[in-house]
Amino acid sequence: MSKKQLIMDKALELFSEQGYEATSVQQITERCGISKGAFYLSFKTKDELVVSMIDYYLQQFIMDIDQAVKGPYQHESLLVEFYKNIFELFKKHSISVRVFFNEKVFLSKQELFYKISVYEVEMSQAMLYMLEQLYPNNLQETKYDVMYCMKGFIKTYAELVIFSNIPLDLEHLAKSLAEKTRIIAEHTTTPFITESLVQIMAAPYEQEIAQNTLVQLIEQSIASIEDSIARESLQLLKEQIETTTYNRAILKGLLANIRQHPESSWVAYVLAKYFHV
Amino acid sequence: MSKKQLIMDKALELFSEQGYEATSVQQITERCGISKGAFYLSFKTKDELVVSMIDYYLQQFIMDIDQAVKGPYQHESLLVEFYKNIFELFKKHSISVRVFFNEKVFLSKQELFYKISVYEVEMSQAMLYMLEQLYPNNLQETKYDVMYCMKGFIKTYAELVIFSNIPLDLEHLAKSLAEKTRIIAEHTTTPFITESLVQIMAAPYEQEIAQNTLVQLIEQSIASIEDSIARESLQLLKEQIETTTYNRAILKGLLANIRQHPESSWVAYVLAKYFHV
DNA sequence: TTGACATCTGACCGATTAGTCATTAGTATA
DNA sequence: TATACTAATGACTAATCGGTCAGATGTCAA
Repeated sequence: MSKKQLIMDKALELFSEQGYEATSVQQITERCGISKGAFYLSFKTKDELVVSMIDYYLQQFIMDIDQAVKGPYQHESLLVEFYKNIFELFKKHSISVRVFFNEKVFLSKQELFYKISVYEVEMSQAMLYMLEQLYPNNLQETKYDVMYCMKGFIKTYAELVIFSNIPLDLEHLAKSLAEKTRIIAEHTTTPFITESLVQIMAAPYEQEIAQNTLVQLIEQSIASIEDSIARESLQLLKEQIETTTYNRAILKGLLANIRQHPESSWVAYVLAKYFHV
Repeated sequence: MSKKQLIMDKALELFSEQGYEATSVQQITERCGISKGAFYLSFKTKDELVVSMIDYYLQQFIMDIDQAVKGPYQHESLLVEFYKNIFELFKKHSISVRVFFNEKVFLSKQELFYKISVYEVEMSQAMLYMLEQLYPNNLQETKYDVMYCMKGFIKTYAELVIFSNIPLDLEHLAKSLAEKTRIIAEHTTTPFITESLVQIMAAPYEQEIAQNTLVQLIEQSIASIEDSIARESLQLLKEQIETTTYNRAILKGLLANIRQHPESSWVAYVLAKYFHV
């Protein structure tokens, strides 16, 4: 295991036990069995450690969720498969979820905030897509409410998976929640979350965050990457965000250039979503 | 407004903005317009401030919830009234909820952890009680699942109330969630949360926490209270926890002795629950 | 064995923290 | 006005923080 990896793992442990602010670099190095100096050979600052951790752990989690969400589900067992995958991933990533989704400091970090918003949008879209597949005609009025209920189910039951040590039958859990979702979808008559409410809530997201943060994300990536072709690709993609110039084929090529570098694979992932390619 | 009150209010503001660890005593005193020394006239340590804040803000919130939960609801509109009251309280106490329920540092504080567990048990019991009233016969198998769904609804929709600035029609929200609860209760056939699962999860709570923490809670109260009768009452109640000696009448009297003092009213509240008087 | 190089160490730095205390300001009484 | 007392101040301390760097240690080819 690389030194960076060791530090991140032990830091994750400590953050999970005490929180970020309460954990000193000293404590991290002690648990790793290395000196303070060695820490600063791997990471320039404590902040860089956090950003790397977000990139490493949360990116993994979100990409996993992304896969699970898109999975080629059988029509009738759509919801069961979805819930089962989601909870298995919550279990697999339980420590990082516990650390990153609970602490204020992390939520004020741009990188994390952006990733969480990506994750939220992703999940919401997947749920809406599934609901539209299952109930193509009669769910226009209530689909957002059903989606919120699904989020509620996941939140509450995920706590069991993440925080308790009791071994749980996730297959059974998934079936149970799929039934509940179906029941809600079929019987709800008085929805609360309307189309317009969703738009009001989503408004500040899409535009403001995406534009600003994407550019900053790219700039950071440019600063950290060595490969000159990847750097140039990032530069061109940055310009693309401000003024549309290239067609989809060129964009796709540029993204391919940067996707292979671990330092910019996340940027590629996000930009692919942004440009819809 | 007393100086203590001023400090607690401004500290709550700052904690809500930056988090606990990131907020220094200096910052608090600056926002209050007082000197650092003046702070330490009101609170011995920064930690004592936090404990006082938990006592003050969270106690208020939980006692409010307690009232709302017990409220004399009309039979048919039981759930609607319940949801409406809950969300109104979440809105009223939104800042303190945001501060205390989100940060790791607070959750590792005994006082807070105990209060949260009291709040959880309280809520669960109220929900189960309501469900048993509404469906006296046919909900034995699924009542815990329905309760978990209610928790999920509250968690998800409470986020809207607490974190968004959009004005919401809480009456409408309550009706919508009451309908969803009714639907789930009437149609669920495959529950996940069983009686035995609940018992396993509740096990470490009741005994371990209650015993230990209650004694510590009482000891703290004894140390902070002046009135000699109240002190003696607390001492007797402490002994009662370890070995049962007195009957309900005596216990009730002892609790009455300490209930009137603001420093020990919370202890009285908790002990009354513990002794079932 | 030597020398060149990368890796690692821990004493050290300035900044900031929670907490203290001699001093001062304000106020009520005589 | 003089006295006594409380309330408030802010310079101060010791400890800890994130971060640095001169020098020790380990490694490997010549």
